[in-house]
Amino acid sequence: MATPSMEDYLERIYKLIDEKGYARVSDIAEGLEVHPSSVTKMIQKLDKDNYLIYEKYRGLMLTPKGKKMGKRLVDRHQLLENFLTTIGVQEDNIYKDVEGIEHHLSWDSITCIETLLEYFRREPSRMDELMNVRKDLEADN
Amino acid sequence: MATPSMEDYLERIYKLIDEKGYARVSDIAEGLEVHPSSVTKMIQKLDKDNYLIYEKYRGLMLTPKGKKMGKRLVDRHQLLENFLTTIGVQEDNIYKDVEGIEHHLSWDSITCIETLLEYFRREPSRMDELMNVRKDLEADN
DNA sequence: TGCTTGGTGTAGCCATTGCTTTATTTCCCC
DNA sequence: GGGGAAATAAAGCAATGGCTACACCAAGCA
Ligand SMILES: [Mn+2]
Ligand SMILES: [Mn+2]
Ligand SMILES: [Mn+2]
Ligand SMILES: [Mn+2]
Repeated sequence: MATPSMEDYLERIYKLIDEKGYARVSDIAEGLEVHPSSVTKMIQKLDKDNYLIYEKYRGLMLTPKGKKMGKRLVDRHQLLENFLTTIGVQEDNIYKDVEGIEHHLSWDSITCIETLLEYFRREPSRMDELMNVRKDLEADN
Repeated sequence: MATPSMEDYLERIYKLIDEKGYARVSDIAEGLEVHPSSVTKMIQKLDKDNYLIYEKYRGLMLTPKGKKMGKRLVDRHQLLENFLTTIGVQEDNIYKDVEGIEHHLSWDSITCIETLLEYFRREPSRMDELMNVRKDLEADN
């Protein structure tokens, strides 16, 4: 089982490869705001756990296992950002909150949140009603 | 700022005092499923940070700061359990998920989730509609 | 062809938070 | 009041995941 930190790295690596075709240590470090030496250490662990194949100074390649997990993680992150946006969380809180909670939700919960989003997508007026509730509660206090 | 672990302890301590009038090391340990020695260590840290006053072998008392924080943490936990229940997460996943995510949500997000719950509470038929969406999606796959 | 240099890797340190082991204190029952 | 079980405390160890300092590699320029 992957730790939260391992998930963050895998997610970032998958995204880099998806967007630029490769993932360098320095890009990973920048994205995660850690030092390059921390990246090297984690890459070695991900190699040991067969998420990727690592050749020092040569770069890395995701294994099938790593690709599959990476995609899942990226999708999960995106879903949670959409969720917080939908219920009205301020833009500047969203990324940090998602970075934290994404590692702690069962796939059952993820599915239920997906359903909830679909619920609002199908009938956008429902979001207006949600905003009305919000205004009511704000008026109360 | 309190770490996730510190929050878990404070939450448990507040709840024990609320329910039984006092919080013993062994009760805290049982609730959090950690060893009593871990509890002692954490209590000493919480004392150092002025969340409580600790006298060894004599017990502990929450400071005003500790009480205020404790109540907030307990309420937050309850809110998140209600949220997951409402959107249809299985009972046996809820506690673990909440234990994980509760430490990683801004108060902005908490407020928005509160609003969402109020939205469903005001018009319970909305939950039925949510369940219909769920059935649709399940039928799809 | 070498030398420079930016990127990468290694080693060793630290903080956090749990554990086990061992010592001490308290409290209840005789 | 004393003995012993339960509770509590302290000390030392381990895993994780950061950091700094320093060493190493290799692509590209002189
Ligand atoms: Mn994350
Ligand atoms: Mn993420
Ligand atoms: Mn928790
Ligand atoms: Mn909790």
